[in-house]
Amino acid sequence: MPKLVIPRKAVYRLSLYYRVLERLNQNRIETVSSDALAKAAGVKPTQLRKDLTYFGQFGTRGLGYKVESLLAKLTGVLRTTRFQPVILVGAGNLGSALLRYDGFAKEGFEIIAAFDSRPEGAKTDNCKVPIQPVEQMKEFVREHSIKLAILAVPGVAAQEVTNQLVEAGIQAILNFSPLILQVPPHVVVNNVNLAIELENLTYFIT
Amino acid sequence: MPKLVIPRKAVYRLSLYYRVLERLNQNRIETVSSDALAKAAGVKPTQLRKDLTYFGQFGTRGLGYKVESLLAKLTGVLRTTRFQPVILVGAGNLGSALLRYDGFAKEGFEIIAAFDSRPEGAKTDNCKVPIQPVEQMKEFVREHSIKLAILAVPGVAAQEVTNQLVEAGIQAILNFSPLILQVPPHVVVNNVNLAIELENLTYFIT
DNA sequence: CTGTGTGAAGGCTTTCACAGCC
DNA sequence: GGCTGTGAAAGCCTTCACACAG
Repeated sequence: MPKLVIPRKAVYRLSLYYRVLERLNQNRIETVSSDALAKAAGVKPTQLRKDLTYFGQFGTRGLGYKVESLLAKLTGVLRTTRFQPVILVGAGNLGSALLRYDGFAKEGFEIIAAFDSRPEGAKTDNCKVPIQPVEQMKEFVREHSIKLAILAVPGVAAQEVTNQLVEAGIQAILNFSPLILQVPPHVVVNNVNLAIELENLTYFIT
Repeated sequence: MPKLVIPRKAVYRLSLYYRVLERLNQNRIETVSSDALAKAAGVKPTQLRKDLTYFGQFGTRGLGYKVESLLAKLTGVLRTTRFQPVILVGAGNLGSALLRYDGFAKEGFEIIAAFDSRPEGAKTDNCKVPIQPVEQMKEFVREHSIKLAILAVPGVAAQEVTNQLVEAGIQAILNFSPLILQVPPHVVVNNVNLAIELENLTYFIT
Protein backbone atom coordinates (compact mmCIF):
# COMPACT_ATOMS: atom_id res chain seq x y z
CA MET A 1 0.00 0.00 0.00
CA PRO A 2 1.90 3.07 -1.24
CA LYS A 3 0.70 5.48 1.41
CA LEU A 4 3.44 7.95 0.73
CA VAL A 5 2.60 8.92 -2.83
CA ILE A 6 -0.87 10.05 -1.88
CA PRO A 7 -1.16 13.78 -1.22
CA ARG A 8 -1.84 14.60 2.42
CA LYS A 9 -4.69 16.80 1.40
CA ALA A 10 -6.31 13.99 -0.50
CA VAL A 11 -6.29 11.83 2.62
CA TYR A 12 -7.81 14.67 4.56
CA ARG A 13 -10.60 15.06 2.03
CA LEU A 14 -11.27 11.34 2.22
CA SER A 15 -12.48 11.97 5.75
CA LEU A 16 -14.82 14.63 4.43
CA TYR A 17 -16.25 12.29 1.82
CA TYR A 18 -16.63 9.63 4.43
CA ARG A 19 -18.80 11.83 6.60
CA VAL A 20 -21.01 12.88 3.72
CA LEU A 21 -21.45 9.26 2.71
CA GLU A 22 -22.46 8.36 6.25
CA ARG A 23 -25.22 10.94 6.08
CA LEU A 24 -26.37 9.72 2.68
CA ASN A 25 -26.40 6.17 3.94
CA GLN A 26 -28.49 7.11 6.95
CA ASN A 27 -30.95 8.74 4.59
CA ARG A 28 -31.22 5.51 2.60
CA ILE A 29 -29.68 7.05 -0.48
CA GLU A 30 -28.13 4.29 -2.54
CA THR A 31 -26.17 5.98 -5.28
CA VAL A 32 -24.52 9.34 -5.66
CA SER A 33 -22.74 11.11 -8.50
CA SER A 34 -19.34 12.69 -8.12
CA ASP A 35 -21.02 16.04 -8.72
CA ALA A 36 -23.41 15.67 -5.82
CA LEU A 37 -20.89 14.16 -3.46
CA ALA A 38 -18.31 16.77 -4.30
CA LYS A 39 -20.71 19.61 -3.73
CA ALA A 40 -21.68 18.27 -0.33
CA ALA A 41 -18.02 17.97 0.59
CA GLY A 42 -17.17 21.43 -0.72
CA VAL A 43 -14.80 20.37 -3.49
CA LYS A 44 -14.83 20.17 -7.28
CA PRO A 45 -16.15 16.97 -8.88
CA THR A 46 -12.92 16.30 -10.74
CA GLN A 47 -10.99 16.56 -7.54
CA LEU A 48 -13.21 14.05 -5.84
CA ARG A 49 -12.76 11.58 -8.67
CA LYS A 50 -9.02 12.13 -8.71
CA ASP A 51 -8.83 11.62 -4.96
CA LEU A 52 -10.73 8.37 -5.16
CA THR A 53 -8.55 6.98 -7.94
CA TYR A 54 -5.55 7.22 -5.64
CA PHE A 55 -7.13 4.30 -3.83
CA GLY A 56 -8.80 2.40 -6.65
CA GLN A 57 -11.81 2.47 -8.94
CA PHE A 58 -15.03 2.62 -7.03
CA GLY A 59 -17.59 4.07 -9.39
CA THR A 60 -19.79 2.91 -12.21
CA ARG A 61 -19.56 4.99 -15.37
CA GLY A 62 -22.79 6.56 -16.39
CA LEU A 63 -24.25 5.93 -12.97
CA GLY A 64 -22.12 7.17 -10.10
CA TYR A 65 -21.04 5.62 -6.85
CA LYS A 66 -22.88 3.11 -4.70
CA VAL A 67 -23.04 4.80 -1.33
CA GLU A 68 -22.79 1.70 0.77
CA SER A 69 -19.97 0.11 -1.17
CA LEU A 70 -17.94 3.32 -1.38
CA LEU A 71 -18.43 3.79 2.33
CA ALA A 72 -17.08 0.31 2.92
CA LYS A 73 -14.09 0.98 0.70
CA LEU A 74 -13.25 4.19 2.52
CA THR A 75 -13.68 2.44 5.83
CA GLY A 76 -11.04 0.05 4.59
CA VAL A 77 -8.67 2.84 3.67
CA LEU A 78 -9.24 4.68 6.94
CA ARG A 79 -9.66 1.50 8.95
CA THR A 80 -6.65 1.95 11.17
CA THR A 81 -7.76 5.43 11.92
CA ARG A 82 -10.77 4.75 14.08
CA PHE A 83 -11.37 3.39 17.54
CA GLN A 84 -7.92 4.39 18.67
CA PRO A 85 -7.42 5.06 22.34
CA VAL A 86 -6.31 8.63 23.00
CA ILE A 87 -4.93 10.43 26.01
CA LEU A 88 -5.34 14.08 26.82
CA VAL A 89 -2.58 16.10 28.44
CA GLY A 90 -3.41 19.40 30.07
CA ALA A 91 -6.77 19.76 31.79
CA GLY A 92 -6.86 23.52 32.00
CA ASN A 93 -9.44 25.66 30.35
CA LEU A 94 -9.32 24.15 26.90
CA GLY A 95 -8.29 20.69 28.00
CA SER A 96 -11.21 20.18 30.34
CA ALA A 97 -13.50 21.57 27.66
CA LEU A 98 -12.24 18.96 25.25
CA LEU A 99 -12.75 16.28 27.89
CA ARG A 100 -16.39 17.22 28.20
CA TYR A 101 -16.82 17.37 24.45
CA ASP A 102 -18.42 14.16 23.26
CA GLY A 103 -17.65 14.66 19.58
CA PHE A 104 -14.52 12.55 19.71
CA ALA A 105 -16.33 9.58 21.21
CA LYS A 106 -19.09 9.88 18.59
CA GLU A 107 -16.50 9.51 15.86
CA GLY A 108 -14.77 6.55 17.41
CA PHE A 109 -12.05 8.13 19.50
CA GLU A 110 -12.15 7.47 23.19
CA ILE A 111 -10.14 9.61 25.57
CA ILE A 112 -9.14 6.92 28.03
CA ALA A 113 -7.01 9.03 30.36
CA ALA A 114 -6.23 12.64 31.18
CA PHE A 115 -3.17 14.15 32.80
CA ASP A 116 -2.35 17.48 34.36
CA SER A 117 0.45 18.94 36.41
CA ARG A 118 -2.08 19.95 39.06
CA PRO A 119 -4.83 17.32 38.84
CA GLU A 120 -6.66 18.55 41.93
CA GLY A 121 -6.98 22.04 40.46
CA ALA A 122 -8.70 20.90 37.27
CA LYS A 123 -12.41 21.13 36.83
CA THR A 124 -13.36 17.51 36.76
CA ASP A 125 -17.11 17.94 37.00
CA ASN A 126 -18.94 16.07 34.29
CA CYS A 127 -15.80 14.24 33.25
CA LYS A 128 -15.92 10.51 33.01
CA VAL A 129 -12.18 10.15 33.10
CA PRO A 130 -10.21 10.95 36.25
CA ILE A 131 -7.37 13.41 35.89
CA GLN A 132 -4.05 11.95 36.89
CA PRO A 133 -0.81 13.66 37.78
CA VAL A 134 1.42 14.16 34.77
CA GLU A 135 4.17 12.16 36.44
CA GLN A 136 2.19 9.01 35.71
CA MET A 137 1.80 9.85 32.03
CA LYS A 138 4.88 8.15 30.63
CA GLU A 139 4.20 4.90 32.39
CA PHE A 140 0.58 4.92 31.29
CA VAL A 141 1.49 5.51 27.65
CA ARG A 142 3.99 2.69 27.70
CA GLU A 143 1.76 0.28 29.52
CA HIS A 144 -1.24 0.77 27.27
CA SER A 145 0.78 1.30 24.08
CA ILE A 146 -0.96 4.61 23.40
CA LYS A 147 -0.09 6.12 20.05
CA LEU A 148 -2.26 9.23 20.02
CA ALA A 149 -2.22 12.23 22.32
CA ILE A 150 -4.14 15.48 22.49
CA LEU A 151 -1.93 18.22 23.85
CA ALA A 152 -3.64 21.16 25.55
CA VAL A 153 -1.01 22.48 27.92
CA PRO A 154 0.27 26.08 28.07
CA GLY A 155 3.00 27.04 25.65
CA VAL A 156 5.75 27.06 28.26
CA ALA A 157 5.16 23.40 29.09
CA ALA A 158 4.38 22.13 25.61
CA GLN A 159 7.83 21.13 24.38
CA GLU A 160 8.80 19.45 27.66
CA VAL A 161 5.60 17.41 27.75
CA THR A 162 6.06 16.56 24.09
CA ASN A 163 9.53 15.23 24.74
CA GLN A 164 8.15 12.95 27.42
CA LEU A 165 5.36 11.76 25.16
CA VAL A 166 7.82 10.98 22.39
CA GLU A 167 10.10 9.12 24.77
CA ALA A 168 7.16 7.07 25.93
CA GLY A 169 6.37 6.07 22.37
CA ILE A 170 3.62 8.41 21.22
CA GLN A 171 3.40 8.55 17.42
CA ALA A 172 0.93 11.36 16.75
CA ILE A 173 -0.04 14.53 18.56
CA LEU A 174 -3.00 16.82 18.08
CA ASN A 175 -1.48 20.03 19.34
CA PHE A 176 -3.66 22.82 20.72
CA SER A 177 -0.78 24.66 22.35
CA PRO A 178 0.41 27.82 20.61
CA LEU A 179 3.86 26.39 19.98
CA ILE A 180 5.41 24.56 17.05
CA LEU A 181 6.59 21.29 18.53
CA GLN A 182 10.01 19.91 17.66
CA VAL A 183 9.61 16.17 17.17
CA PRO A 184 11.55 13.36 15.47
CA PRO A 185 10.49 12.48 11.92
CA HIS A 186 8.45 9.43 12.87
CA VAL A 187 6.10 11.51 15.01
CA VAL A 188 3.26 13.34 13.27
CA VAL A 189 1.78 16.56 14.59
CA ASN A 190 -1.36 18.39 13.59
CA ASN A 191 -1.71 21.89 14.94
CA VAL A 192 -5.03 23.46 15.86
CA ASN A 193 -5.03 27.07 16.94
CA LEU A 194 -8.53 28.37 17.31
CA ALA A 195 -7.49 31.97 17.82
CA ILE A 196 -5.51 31.94 14.59
CA GLU A 197 -8.47 30.48 12.72
CA LEU A 198 -10.56 33.41 13.90
CA GLU A 199 -7.84 35.92 13.16
CA ASN A 200 -7.37 34.49 9.71
CA LEU A 201 -11.06 34.79 8.97
CA THR A 202 -11.20 38.42 9.86
CA TYR A 203 -8.38 39.24 7.49
CA PHE A 204 -10.75 38.52 4.64
CA ILE A 205 -13.60 40.56 6.00
CA THR A 206 -14.17 43.71 3.97
CA MET B 1 -3.50 47.37 -0.44
CA PRO B 2 -3.46 44.41 -2.83
CA LYS B 3 -4.90 41.88 -0.43
CA LEU B 4 -5.98 39.54 -3.16
CA VAL B 5 -2.63 38.63 -4.66
CA ILE B 6 -1.30 37.33 -1.36
CA PRO B 7 -1.65 33.58 -0.89
CA ARG B 8 -4.10 32.60 1.81
CA LYS B 9 -1.51 30.38 3.38
CA ALA B 10 0.94 33.22 3.65
CA VAL B 11 -1.59 35.26 5.59
CA TYR B 12 -2.17 32.31 7.86
CA ARG B 13 1.53 31.97 8.53
CA LEU B 14 1.72 35.66 9.33
CA SER B 15 -0.34 34.87 12.40
CA LEU B 16 2.18 32.21 13.35
CA TYR B 17 5.09 34.61 13.02
CA TYR B 18 3.18 37.18 15.01
CA ARG B 19 2.81 34.84 17.97
CA VAL B 20 6.46 33.85 17.94
CA LEU B 21 7.46 37.51 17.84
CA GLU B 22 5.24 38.24 20.81
CA ARG B 23 7.07 35.61 22.80
CA LEU B 24 10.46 36.94 21.72
CA ASN B 25 9.41 40.43 22.65
CA GLN B 26 8.30 39.34 26.09
CA ASN B 27 11.70 37.75 26.57
CA ARG B 28 13.39 41.04 25.69
CA ILE B 29 14.94 39.64 22.54
CA GLU B 30 15.58 42.51 20.18
CA THR B 31 16.61 40.97 16.90
CA VAL B 32 15.96 37.65 15.22
CA SER B 33 17.18 36.04 12.03
CA SER B 34 14.87 34.51 9.48
CA ASP B 35 16.42 31.16 10.31
CA ALA B 36 15.55 31.35 13.99
CA LEU B 37 12.12 32.85 13.46
CA ALA B 38 11.28 30.32 10.77
CA LYS B 39 12.32 27.40 12.92
CA ALA B 40 10.18 28.61 15.80
CA ALA B 41 7.23 28.95 13.45
CA GLY B 42 7.80 25.57 11.85
CA VAL B 43 8.56 26.78 8.32
CA LYS B 44 11.60 27.12 6.08
CA PRO B 45 13.61 30.35 6.29
CA THR B 46 13.14 31.14 2.62
CA GLN B 47 9.42 30.79 2.99
CA LEU B 48 9.37 33.20 5.90
CA ARG B 49 11.32 35.77 3.94
CA LYS B 50 9.09 35.31 0.92
CA ASP B 51 5.99 35.69 3.04
CA LEU B 52 7.24 38.91 4.55
CA THR B 53 8.10 40.43 1.21
CA TYR B 54 4.46 40.18 0.19
CA PHE B 55 3.92 43.00 2.65
CA GLY B 56 7.15 44.97 2.38
CA GLN B 57 10.79 44.91 3.40
CA PHE B 58 11.20 44.63 7.10
CA GLY B 59 14.67 43.22 7.69
CA THR B 60 18.23 44.44 7.78
CA ARG B 61 20.65 42.48 5.64
CA GLY B 62 23.42 40.88 7.55
CA LEU B 63 21.57 41.36 10.79
CA GLY B 64 18.03 40.04 10.74
CA TYR B 65 14.74 41.50 11.88
CA LYS B 66 14.12 43.87 14.76
CA VAL B 67 11.56 42.07 16.84
CA GLU B 68 9.67 45.10 18.03
CA SER B 69 9.49 46.81 14.68
CA LEU B 70 8.49 43.66 12.81
CA LEU B 71 5.84 43.04 15.43
CA ALA B 72 4.50 46.53 14.84
CA LYS B 73 4.46 45.99 11.08
CA LEU B 74 2.57 42.73 11.38
CA THR B 75 0.14 44.34 13.79
CA GLY B 76 -0.49 46.83 11.06
CA VAL B 77 -1.16 44.14 8.51
CA LEU B 78 -3.38 42.14 10.85
CA ARG B 79 -4.81 45.19 12.56
CA THR B 80 -8.37 44.75 11.43
CA THR B 81 -8.23 41.22 12.63
CA ARG B 82 -8.15 41.78 16.34
CA PHE B 83 -10.56 43.00 18.97
CA GLN B 84 -13.50 42.00 16.87
CA PRO B 85 -16.71 41.17 18.65
CA VAL B 86 -17.84 37.61 18.03
CA ILE B 87 -21.02 35.70 18.68
CA LEU B 88 -21.33 32.01 19.36
CA VAL B 89 -24.24 29.98 18.08
CA GLY B 90 -24.97 26.60 19.58
CA ALA B 91 -24.29 26.12 23.28
CA GLY B 92 -24.30 22.35 23.34
CA ASN B 93 -21.38 20.24 24.31
CA LEU B 94 -18.75 21.88 22.16
CA GLY B 95 -20.33 25.32 22.16
CA SER B 96 -20.42 25.66 25.93
CA ALA B 97 -16.87 24.36 26.07
CA LEU B 98 -15.78 27.10 23.71
CA LEU B 99 -17.63 29.64 25.83
CA ARG B 100 -15.66 28.62 28.88
CA TYR B 101 -12.40 28.64 26.92
CA ASP B 102 -10.55 31.85 27.60
CA GLY B 103 -8.09 31.51 24.73
CA PHE B 104 -10.15 33.68 22.42
CA ALA B 105 -10.29 36.56 24.88
CA LYS B 106 -6.54 36.31 25.47
CA GLU B 107 -5.97 36.84 21.78
CA GLY B 108 -8.30 39.77 21.46
CA PHE B 109 -11.57 38.16 20.51
CA GLU B 110 -14.47 38.63 22.85
CA ILE B 111 -17.53 36.45 22.60
CA ILE B 112 -20.15 39.04 23.40
CA ALA B 113 -23.22 36.89 23.04
CA ALA B 114 -24.28 33.27 22.78
CA PHE B 115 -27.39 31.74 21.27
CA ASP B 116 -29.06 28.37 21.40
CA SER B 117 -32.35 26.86 20.36
CA ARG B 118 -32.88 25.70 23.94
CA PRO B 119 -31.11 28.27 26.09
CA GLU B 120 -32.43 26.89 29.37
CA GLY B 121 -30.98 23.47 28.58
CA ALA B 122 -27.43 24.71 28.08
CA LYS B 123 -24.82 24.42 30.76
CA THR B 124 -24.29 28.02 31.63
CA ASP B 125 -22.18 27.51 34.73
CA ASN B 126 -18.98 29.48 34.63
CA CYS B 127 -20.10 31.41 31.59
CA LYS B 128 -19.91 35.16 31.68
CA VAL B 129 -22.27 35.56 28.77
CA PRO B 130 -25.93 34.64 29.09
CA ILE B 131 -27.32 32.27 26.50
CA GLN B 132 -30.16 33.76 24.53
CA PRO B 133 -32.80 32.06 22.43
CA VAL B 134 -31.76 31.73 18.81
CA GLU B 135 -34.79 33.73 17.73
CA GLN B 136 -33.07 36.85 18.96
CA MET B 137 -29.90 36.16 17.02
CA LYS B 138 -30.69 37.99 13.79
CA GLU B 139 -31.74 41.14 15.53
CA PHE B 140 -28.67 41.09 17.74
CA VAL B 141 -26.32 40.68 14.80
CA ARG B 142 -27.94 43.54 12.94
CA GLU B 143 -28.09 45.84 15.92
CA HIS B 144 -24.47 45.38 16.90
CA SER B 145 -23.14 45.01 13.35
CA ILE B 146 -21.49 41.71 14.19
CA LYS B 147 -19.33 40.35 11.40
CA LEU B 148 -17.91 37.20 12.99
CA ALA B 149 -19.70 34.12 14.23
CA ILE B 150 -18.59 30.83 15.73
CA LEU B 151 -20.94 28.07 14.68
CA ALA B 152 -21.19 25.04 16.95
CA VAL B 153 -24.64 23.67 16.24
CA PRO B 154 -25.46 20.09 15.18
CA GLY B 155 -25.16 19.28 11.50
CA VAL B 156 -28.89 19.20 10.89
CA ALA B 157 -29.30 22.82 12.01
CA ALA B 158 -26.08 24.22 10.58
CA GLN B 159 -27.24 25.32 7.13
CA GLU B 160 -30.45 26.87 8.41
CA VAL B 161 -28.63 28.86 11.10
CA THR B 162 -26.02 29.87 8.54
CA ASN B 163 -28.69 31.23 6.24
CA GLN B 164 -30.02 33.37 9.05
CA LEU B 165 -26.55 34.60 9.94
CA VAL B 166 -25.87 35.54 6.34
CA GLU B 167 -29.18 37.37 6.05
CA ALA B 168 -28.37 39.29 9.17
CA GLY B 169 -25.08 40.43 7.67
CA ILE B 170 -22.44 38.08 9.08
CA GLN B 171 -19.30 38.08 6.95
CA ALA B 172 -17.20 35.28 8.38
CA ILE B 173 -17.97 32.00 10.12
CA LEU B 174 -15.75 29.68 12.09
CA ASN B 175 -17.60 26.46 11.52
CA PHE B 176 -17.32 23.57 13.97
CA SER B 177 -20.32 21.72 12.59
CA PRO B 178 -19.58 18.67 10.46
CA LEU B 179 -21.20 20.17 7.39
CA ILE B 180 -19.85 22.15 4.45
CA LEU B 181 -21.84 25.37 4.54
CA GLN B 182 -23.26 26.85 1.38
CA VAL B 183 -22.70 30.60 1.53
CA PRO B 184 -22.59 33.53 -0.91
CA PRO B 185 -19.14 34.54 -2.19
CA HIS B 186 -18.72 37.50 0.13
CA VAL B 187 -18.94 35.29 3.21
CA VAL B 188 -15.80 33.47 4.35
CA VAL B 189 -15.90 30.16 6.18
CA ASN B 190 -13.14 28.33 8.02
CA ASN B 191 -13.93 24.77 8.97
CA VAL B 192 -12.62 23.12 12.10
CA ASN B 193 -13.40 19.47 12.58
CA LEU B 194 -11.53 18.08 15.54
CA ALA B 195 -12.51 14.49 14.88
CA ILE B 196 -11.16 14.70 11.34
CA GLU B 197 -7.90 16.14 12.62
CA LEU B 198 -7.52 13.13 14.87
CA GLU B 199 -8.53 10.71 12.15
CA ASN B 200 -6.10 12.29 9.75
CA LEU B 201 -3.26 11.94 12.24
CA THR B 202 -3.84 8.29 12.74
CA TYR B 203 -3.63 7.64 9.03
CA PHE B 204 0.06 8.43 9.23
CA ILE B 205 0.74 6.26 12.23
CA THR B 206 2.80 3.23 11.31
C1' DC C 1 -26.25 9.94 -23.49
C1' DT C 2 -24.61 9.99 -18.68
C1' DG C 3 -21.04 10.07 -15.62
C1' DT C 4 -16.45 7.96 -14.20
C1' DG C 5 -11.26 7.38 -14.93
C1' DT C 6 -7.02 9.58 -16.14
C1' DG C 7 -2.94 11.45 -18.69
C1' DA C 8 -1.74 16.10 -19.71
C1' DA C 9 -1.93 20.95 -18.86
C1' DG C 10 -2.27 24.53 -15.80
C1' DG C 11 -1.79 27.19 -11.58
C1' DC C 12 -0.32 28.07 -7.21
C1' DT C 13 3.38 27.63 -3.57
C1' DT C 14 7.55 26.45 -2.19
C1' DT C 15 12.34 26.22 -2.77
C1' DC C 16 16.60 27.51 -4.88
C1' DA C 17 20.43 30.36 -6.08
C1' DC C 18 22.42 34.25 -5.84
C1' DA C 19 22.40 39.41 -5.94
C1' DG C 20 22.49 43.15 -2.72
C1' DC C 21 23.30 45.45 1.55
C1' DC C 22 25.09 45.90 6.39
C1' DG D 1 31.18 37.25 6.52
C1' DG D 2 26.36 37.23 7.58
C1' DC D 3 21.77 37.56 6.37
C1' DT D 4 17.92 39.51 3.74
C1' DG D 5 15.38 40.19 -0.79
C1' DT D 6 13.89 38.16 -5.02
C1' DG D 7 13.52 36.47 -9.87
C1' DA D 8 13.71 31.90 -11.66
C1' DA D 9 13.06 26.98 -11.21
C1' DA D 10 10.94 23.19 -9.20
C1' DG D 11 7.36 20.76 -7.09
C1' DC D 12 2.90 19.72 -5.88
C1' DC D 13 -1.78 19.79 -6.41
C1' DT D 14 -5.77 21.04 -9.01
C1' DT D 15 -8.25 21.36 -13.18
C1' DC D 16 -9.07 20.22 -17.90
C1' DA D 17 -10.29 17.47 -21.82
C1' DC D 18 -11.56 13.59 -23.41
C1' DA D 19 -11.43 8.47 -23.60
C1' DC D 20 -14.19 4.90 -22.04
C1' DA D 21 -17.79 2.15 -19.88
C1' DG D 22 -22.68 1.33 -18.81
